[in-house]
Amino acid sequence: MAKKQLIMEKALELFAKQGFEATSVQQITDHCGISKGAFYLSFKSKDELIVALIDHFMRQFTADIDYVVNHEQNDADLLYDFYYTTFQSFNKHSDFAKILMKEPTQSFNEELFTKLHNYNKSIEKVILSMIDRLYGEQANDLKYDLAFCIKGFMNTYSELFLLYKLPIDLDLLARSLVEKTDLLAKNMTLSFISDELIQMIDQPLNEERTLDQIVEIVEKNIEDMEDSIEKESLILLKHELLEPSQHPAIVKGLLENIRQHPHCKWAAYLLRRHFGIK
Amino acid sequence: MAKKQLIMEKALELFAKQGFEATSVQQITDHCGISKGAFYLSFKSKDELIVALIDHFMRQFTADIDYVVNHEQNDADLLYDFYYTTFQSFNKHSDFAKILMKEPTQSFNEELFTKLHNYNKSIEKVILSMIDRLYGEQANDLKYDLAFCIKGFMNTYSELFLLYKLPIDLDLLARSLVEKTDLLAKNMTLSFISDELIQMIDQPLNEERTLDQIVEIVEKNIEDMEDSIEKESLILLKHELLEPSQHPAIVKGLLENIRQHPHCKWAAYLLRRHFGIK
DNA sequence: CATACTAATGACTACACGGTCAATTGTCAA
DNA sequence: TTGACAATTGACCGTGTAGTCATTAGTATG
Repeated sequence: MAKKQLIMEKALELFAKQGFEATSVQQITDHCGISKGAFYLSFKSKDELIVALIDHFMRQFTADIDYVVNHEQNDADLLYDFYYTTFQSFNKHSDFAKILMKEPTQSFNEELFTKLHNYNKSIEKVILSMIDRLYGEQANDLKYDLAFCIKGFMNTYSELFLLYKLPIDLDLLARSLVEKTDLLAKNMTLSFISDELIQMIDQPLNEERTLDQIVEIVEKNIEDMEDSIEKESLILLKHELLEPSQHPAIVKGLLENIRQHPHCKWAAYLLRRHFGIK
Repeated sequence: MAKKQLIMEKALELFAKQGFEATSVQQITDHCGISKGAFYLSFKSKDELIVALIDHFMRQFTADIDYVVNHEQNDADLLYDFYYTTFQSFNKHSDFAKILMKEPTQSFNEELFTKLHNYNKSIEKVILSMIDRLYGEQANDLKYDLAFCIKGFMNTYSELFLLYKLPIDLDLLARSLVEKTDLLAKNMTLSFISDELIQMIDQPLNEERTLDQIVEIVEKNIEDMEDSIEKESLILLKHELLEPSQHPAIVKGLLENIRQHPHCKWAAYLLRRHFGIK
């Protein structure tokens, strides 16, 4: 298992520097100090590696901003926290963010394209729920436009420190984007993106998580973990999934236990949604 | 010469569908109904083909929007015409636009990266001149932010019809973006992107700084500063420039000391690059 | 120490790519 | 019809790739 981590870390560095296609398995294994055969003990193919990387980081990122949006009590700070967390995350995982920016979104296989599309949708969902909470009906017709603008800000401003390694004042960046977003939300009148348009985009790619899928993911997580409070919490949560019996407060506590564990963020996110707990 | 046109057209289709790396010369020539040898009569290499494509379309696009911005007499229509022309062009040359969106900006060679950067700069220049004409001093500090927002709108909204082939009401799109842009221009107060930041982006691509130049800049910085930890750090870093002797960890620490100092950002940036420290 | 088992290796295969060039075909003036 | 020249071909080359597997090294057990 540790081998898998090592490969993912080292491969990430190379992918960010040279791109996915341009990096050979040989280079990766050299960089890890292992043999080529060992690589194929951890991953069935090079494609499986890139999928694992994308899952790992996108889950973490989605879970992070979802948590922020659901746990910030003060409406006045919500947007700021969202932007701050987002860019902090981009900054921390800049190697991965670079890959996402640079790689030809669709020249991978179809499966990966849908996967990325779905993560994109999850993020959009978080953004939309934030918009709804802050501006409610006031911006109902305009919510998709607003979400698109927010995504546009995220994309364009992140280039600044991903392509060029510039020193960034995260606080100022977040504040300036809050202002922009707030201005648009409160004064826009013309909506371009309608419900219909969104439906046309989503149509072919609907996919809901079933209980079984969540259980499966949680179980996989449990296997990979060392004995700890977090592992115990996950096991208890798994039982709760199959046979709900505990008080919501207990469930919430268990979720809080695993929230910060890097490998549990995605599971925590799915569980939070499943149990309907903020 | 007609052969060259044919190859460019057919190759464009394949690149848009599969990406540049994933398309072989054999596939291109098959698609053209010519032999592989014939390809190399028109282009010295596959790289030369992609360069030709990028030049062809970027020149056209840059020239198009430049013309619109310079020839629209009526200020009231300027923004609208800009957006309308832009998206019309994206739509007309959607195959090429797709390539631009999808291709790993830097996994080509360095030459191509600079080339794209320069086209990007040309477009930014057009946008900035438009902002200047419409909002003049009113938005002077905010012009770069405004330009970034406009580029963000262009990127994000164009995805709608590049990735998903949706029918687009160009007129509504342009009008809605004009409203957004105008709102931001007239009400923003917080600027994130300063002249200094823009300089940092442009500098390293023009030419690599020599050691002497860096020393000179650092020395100027030291002179201008009052006695402080930051000044001491800078002095130590200057010695390190001339006679490398310290451990990387120490260098990194010194850089961290001056990172937040407003007048040191540029020097810190150059030093980070010089010492190869993230 | 011997045995059984797992983890790790790297030479190897099969293949696809960009690019070359001797050989072939097409063209047209004499 | 001939011959000189230009245009075009596609088999071929060197290189580098993803992925395999017989072999070896390492480790735990009786």
